Formats: sequence, structure tokens, C-alpha cells
Amino acid sequence: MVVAETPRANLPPAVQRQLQTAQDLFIRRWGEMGQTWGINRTMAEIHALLYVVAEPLCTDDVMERLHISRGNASMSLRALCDWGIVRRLHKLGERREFFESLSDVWDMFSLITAERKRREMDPVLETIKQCRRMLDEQSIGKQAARGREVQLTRQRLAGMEEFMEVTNKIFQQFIGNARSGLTRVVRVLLKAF
Amino acid sequence: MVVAETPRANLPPAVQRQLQTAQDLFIRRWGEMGQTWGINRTMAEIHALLYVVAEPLCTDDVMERLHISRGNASMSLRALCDWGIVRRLHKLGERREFFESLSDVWDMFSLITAERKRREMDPVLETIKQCRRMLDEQSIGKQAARGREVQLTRQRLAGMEEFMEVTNKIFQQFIGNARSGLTRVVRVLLKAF
DNA sequence: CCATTCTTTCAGTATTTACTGAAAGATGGA
DNA sequence: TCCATCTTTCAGTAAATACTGAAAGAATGG
Repeated sequence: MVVAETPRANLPPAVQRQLQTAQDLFIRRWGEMGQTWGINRTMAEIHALLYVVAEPLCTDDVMERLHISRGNASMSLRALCDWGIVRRLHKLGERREFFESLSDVWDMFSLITAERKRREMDPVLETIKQCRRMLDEQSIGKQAARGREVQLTRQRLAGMEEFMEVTNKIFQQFIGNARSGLTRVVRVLLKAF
Repeated sequence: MVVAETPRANLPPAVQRQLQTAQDLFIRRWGEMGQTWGINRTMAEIHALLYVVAEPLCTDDVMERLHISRGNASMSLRALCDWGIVRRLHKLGERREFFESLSDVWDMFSLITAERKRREMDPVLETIKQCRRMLDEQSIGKQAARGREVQLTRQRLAGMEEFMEVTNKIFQQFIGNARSGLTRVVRVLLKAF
């Protein structure tokens, strides 16, 4: 099937090149940052590409632009979709799938935050509670629960639990509110301080 | 030199064991979480150990408890000290050094946040600004700057820059305020929502 | 139904990251 | 000064992680 050319005035080659250079710079930095936050470089790069280009790309576009294999592209794109920050998109009259990034950074932040809280903070909180139960009077007796070392550890666990409960509450404000929630948070904060 | 035994009533062995089990559970979970946030497992574990035990430990204590080599312990402890969440401690009459974790979770959070902002967010923000400059009228001319693709990319970069500027401001509130700042933040937020 | 086009999977491999242990370097006491 | 004790460094190695490419699996059109 023959597809009509996108009807758009093309940029002069020099500008095209400059655009790509700027995009690549952003993509590279974004990938580097991802790594230090526990997100693999390629995934971060793909996301950066889709975000900065601001147009739907297909798998081959991504492979070509980032010099990665088909398998890698496929798996990384799926993971991004699972996170919810990239969406699949079917173009009419096209057989292959396209992918686009969410456009609102605040939405992306909300999604990622919610997911990481669920995956990583909640289990830790659960463990802390479990540890505390292992050291309460019921488990080890009144006498032992008063032992110096036990007390110390229990205090520390309690401190951490409190911290995580509070940060969880803050996250709740962000999650689901996305942009409007966040800007409101910021406005409130900047006024209060 | 002979060192006097620590003058403290020891816990019954069963309690001792239970205490250690609870601590180990916490340590393990903390290490796992660290990994997913880009902090290596051992470093997170050492920190968890020092935090939860709530008493200064020497290098050999750490090595023994976590089954790691001297080199690893030395390097990881130094890194933790660099982050500022662990402190070196000289006991009088002791030749070797001891290490202790900060006790206040809020302080630790502030330190880590400030450092990660400096190391990881600031460079990205700088890059985004640079990318935008590469695509402004001065660089590529009025005509080209109006091209559709250029416009799209510029909008995306602007969106990301705004986001990072705002989150930076939020961080500023936390940093330096630590506990008091955070609890205030929370109080303000919970009231406002 | 087959042929074509596109997508996913995964065993094998490459790359990166983390860890060890031994040797060199400090520090402090005698 | 030397000796003993403790710390750091780093080359070599082990472990974890990421990536590839080919093969199998869907989906679509004819």
C-alpha cells in the first residue's frame, strides 16, 4: 500500500541538523540521569526521544535514531507503556504501531511516583511494621522489650516508619492531582515559606 | 591494650537472636530498595545496619555482620560519609575508627535530596537550557524557528524546564529545613487539601 | 487459506557494575 | 626509630545487567 507523504514544508537541512543535535543532546543527558535513578539508560533515552520529538514514532524510527536492536526497542517500549508514560497509537491505514509520550510532565511525574511508591515504598513500610511486631512485648516479653538494644532498634524503626508514612501522604497529594494538584501544592508552599 | 567489656546486661540468647533477625530483615529490604533507586545494595545495607543498630560499629563489625570484604566495607563506608549520612567517630582509647548513622531520618533525606539535586538535576536543567538556546531565533533564524518541528521540540523542552524549576523550588524548602521544614510542609499541605 | 508485514520472545553474549584480597599506606605507641 | 594495628587502594575477577539477532508468533489483506 502506498502512503501519501506527510504534507509539510520541510526544514532546511542545516536547521534539520541543528534540531537533531539539540534533541540528541537532551536524549543523552536524560539517559544518563535515568541511570543514576535506577532506570536503564536505553529506556530513558527512548522516552526522551518520544517526548522531545513530540510526534508519534514507530519501532523502526526508534531503532534507527538510537542505534538499538529490534528486541531492545520492543521490550523497552512495552515497559514504558506499562509505566503509562508512553502510549501505543494506531494510525489509520498503517499496519505498524506508533508510540507517543505523554505531553504533560506533571502527569508523567504523577504516574511514576505512584508506581514507585507502590512497587518500592509500600513493601518497605510493610517490612518495617513486621520488624516492629517481632520486637514488641507480645513477641519477646515485657522484660526483654525493655532491653537497651531492643529499645534502640525499636526507636529507629519507629522513626523510619513515621517518615515513610508522612512522605506517603505527600505523594497522595501529587498522585491523581497531577498538574493542577502540583501547581497548587507549589503555590501553597511558596506562600507559606 | 586490653579493653574493658562494655558494662551492660546482655540480652537472653533467644531475644538476641530475634533482635538480629528483625534487624537483618530490615537491612535486606533496605538494600533491595536502594538498588531500585540507583544506590548499590551493599551501601544501602551498611547504612541500614548502622541506622537500625543505633550504635557505632567498626569496620570489622560491618564486615562480619554483612559478610563483605574489607575493601568493600572501607569504600562503601567512605561513600556514606561523603554523602554525610554516616559519621566517623573516634572512641577514646580505641585505635580503630567507628561509624554511626545519623539518627534523624529527615536530616538524612535532606542531605540526600540536596546532593542528588546538585549532582543529577542541575546538569540536566543546564542541558535543557542549552538545547533551547540552540533552537532560538538567534541561533537558527526567525524563519526556521517557526518551523513546525522546531516549535514542537521547543515546547517540550520548555515544559520540562518549567517542571524542573518548580521541583527545585520545592526541594529548596526541604533542604536546610530538614525535620521542622518537612513537618511544616506536611501540615500546610494537609490543611490545604 | 497463504503470504506479507509487523511484534514479541529469549538463549546467548557483551557490557557494566560490584567485590575481593593482597599490598601499600597511615597512624600511634613504645 | 621500629613495630603493631588499622585503613585505603586497586588490579583482577565475579556477578549482575543490558542488548542482540534470529526464530516464533500475531495480525491483516488478498
